[in-house]
Amino acid sequence: MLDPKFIRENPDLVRESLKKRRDSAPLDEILELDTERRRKLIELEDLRRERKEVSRQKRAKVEEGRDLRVMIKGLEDEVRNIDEQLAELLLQVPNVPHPSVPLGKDDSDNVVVRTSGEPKSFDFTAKPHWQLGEKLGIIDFERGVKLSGSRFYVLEGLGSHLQRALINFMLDLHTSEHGYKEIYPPFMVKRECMVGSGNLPKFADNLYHDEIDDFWFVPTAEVPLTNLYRDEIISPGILPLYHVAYTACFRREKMSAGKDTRGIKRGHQFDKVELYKFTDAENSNDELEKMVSNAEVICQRLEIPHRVKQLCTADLGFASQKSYDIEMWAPGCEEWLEVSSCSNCGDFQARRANIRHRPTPESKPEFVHTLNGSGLALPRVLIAVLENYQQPDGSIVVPKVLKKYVGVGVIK
RNA sequence: GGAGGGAUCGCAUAGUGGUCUAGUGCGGCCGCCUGCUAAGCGGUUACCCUGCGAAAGCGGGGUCGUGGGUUCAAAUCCCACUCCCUCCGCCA
Repeated sequence: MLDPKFIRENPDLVRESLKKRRDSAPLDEILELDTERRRKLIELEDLRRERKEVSRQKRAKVEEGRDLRVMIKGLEDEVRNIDEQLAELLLQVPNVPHPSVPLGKDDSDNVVVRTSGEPKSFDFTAKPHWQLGEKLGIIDFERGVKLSGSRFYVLEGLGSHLQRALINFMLDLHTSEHGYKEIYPPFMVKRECMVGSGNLPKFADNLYHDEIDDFWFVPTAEVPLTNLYRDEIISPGILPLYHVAYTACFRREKMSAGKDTRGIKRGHQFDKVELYKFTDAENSNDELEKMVSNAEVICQRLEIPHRVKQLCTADLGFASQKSYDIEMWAPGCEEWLEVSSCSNCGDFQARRANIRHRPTPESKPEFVHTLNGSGLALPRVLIAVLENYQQPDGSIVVPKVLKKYVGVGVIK
């Protein structure tokens, strides 16, 4: 959420940023409501002050007090009404892109920042992972569908083992070499958490929801991690905080019906290792660069060709002010797979989730900056491993760094 | 799921309709005193919204788990909800 004061004082800047994002948030309505709210608030506070004075005189002015009560109640209802409308509208306004974000009309304007590793050339025709996986008996698509329907699959034997190896490899690397603290959060959270991270109310369509207890299934560990410090003021000297969490992720994928239905690229349930940082305002963009390279190290150690893209204004996520995607090359399906998206949300999520910190013991609380990035998303890394390490006979060489986790050198 | 208890200023507590503008202790911060430290003494100690102001600041309103209600007046009374604790049941 943007600061209402910021919107009030910089309406043109916000209008401009909406245009860059091709977003149609109701800015004018917000400005009008904000003005009306403050007008009524002044009136209301006046009346409340009067009530204080009147009631101080105890029983002397009962009649006057009675009138005041009615007027105050009426105004309170009006202000509450405006507050609710305003909050609803404010939650629809996306973050303002950082000045360093390239202007663009859609994802074709994203900018490749760097590419690393040469796409391997095969002296045979590289197969897509769904063929490799089925033939090796490590991915069972049919039974996945039998259990849960389309966009579900079952990993078996070394397939399942390979995924677990990847998870452990990533967690170990980020905790031991990059200084992240491992977190195991709940996979189901309360509604407030979804609002805090920016997923509700706007993106309810993409979430799974338990009606009886009002639990929401996390679409990414970003949701519980953001909310770890919800409604808290972090003491001086604690920031920056680096967290890494493995979770399953659940997404309805309603928006992309019919897209990427083949293989394990886009499922309703997938595993992900997520990086998350809480920083102060000064360092968040530097921290974003570091986070991207932390995630890239996974690609490097796995020795899989990859590239980093900076997202343009139109492709930026709702809560993000600056984002990079990391893509791995998959020679079988012949496409770049998005395995990570790293974003600096600035104080946007912190404001929604009310996460502040005190830079020094004397200072006023300030909103923290939050950053999130996949490090990395499992099924797509699994695809990249299978397709990059395949051999002519359809067997898979286990990447060097994973050998100690998998126990065997070749999956056949 | 059933029965009971609870939620107050960082922590611990006091407060059962008006002098609560929330007291006290501990902790924290600032100062004094003092070879040093401790003790002692004095002061200070949250957050949100809003008005004026370039700012420092000054003023107003709100916040005693949350949301409603009763009343001239609510931490205090009433209703609902949330969370925590104890016991019973169930359970990996």
